[in-house]
Amino acid sequence: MVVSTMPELPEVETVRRSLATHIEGARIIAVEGQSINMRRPLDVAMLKTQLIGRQFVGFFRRGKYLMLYTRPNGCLLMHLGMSARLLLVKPSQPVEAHSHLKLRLNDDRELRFVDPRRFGFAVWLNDGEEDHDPSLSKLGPEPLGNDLEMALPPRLKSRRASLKSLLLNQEIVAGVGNIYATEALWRAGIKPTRKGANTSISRLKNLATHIREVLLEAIDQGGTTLRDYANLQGFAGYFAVQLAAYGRQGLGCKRCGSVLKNTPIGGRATVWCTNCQR
DNA sequence: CCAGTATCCTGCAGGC
DNA sequence: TGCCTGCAGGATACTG
Repeated sequence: MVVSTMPELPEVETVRRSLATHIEGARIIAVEGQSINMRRPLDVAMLKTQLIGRQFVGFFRRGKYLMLYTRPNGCLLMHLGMSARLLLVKPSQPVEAHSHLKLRLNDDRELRFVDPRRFGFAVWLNDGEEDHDPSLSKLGPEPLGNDLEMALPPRLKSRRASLKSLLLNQEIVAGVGNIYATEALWRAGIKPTRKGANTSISRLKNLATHIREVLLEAIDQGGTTLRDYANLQGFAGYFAVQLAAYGRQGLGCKRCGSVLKNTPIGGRATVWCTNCQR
């Protein structure tokens, strides 16, 4: 069984829920893998020492980070980077390429961390270390709460960078990636190159609303599935959020009909409508 | 401090 | 068919 697809906040949240459904209470009886360099080094010896014998008891998400809590107390902190998947399979199932970490569970299943590009990571945190972890400690506010309209505008208004690059900055708001930044700006009718400082507070509040809504819609739909990655895993059932901008360069704007343009910002594809995003 | 660029890595699609 | 280039949902070290 596949428990994950791909990683912006909605996809990570979908993984979190799937883990909670399928492995809560499971005990880790073996850990396999090879220590390699990932975004943070994968230390299999350390993970063996810490994880074997522990039981999964809770699953949290902060931005795009996943936290798998255990008893005795501790936490496996993971990030899926650009290309990581978590698979929950029978141990006898053939091992996929780039399966860097395998956690054997006490019920004839195995959780596999598969990441071809190695931009993700999995590290052990002792009880309480979350607060000081370099990946977690600088994250901006969570975007799903009803207070985002209060929290986000001042953090954007004080900056001279483009709103598109500001939204991708996890210190400003946690969990927004290239797809949903693109979609939220389209929904809000704001041009991605507009600078934070040059945007009115009321427009920034509106942007905050659209960020929350597009993320919640995507979570509701089980995370946007791109390309046919999930299909390859036999998961044809997912359906994507109706993307209005991302990936639609050259096609007509769903609001005004103008041809959508792609203007790379910071090397990232940025699709927008030159007519109705101002 | 801030903004913008380079970099890590593999896989895949498209052009020739 | 095969080779080459560019691009991909991210985060961060570095430069100016």
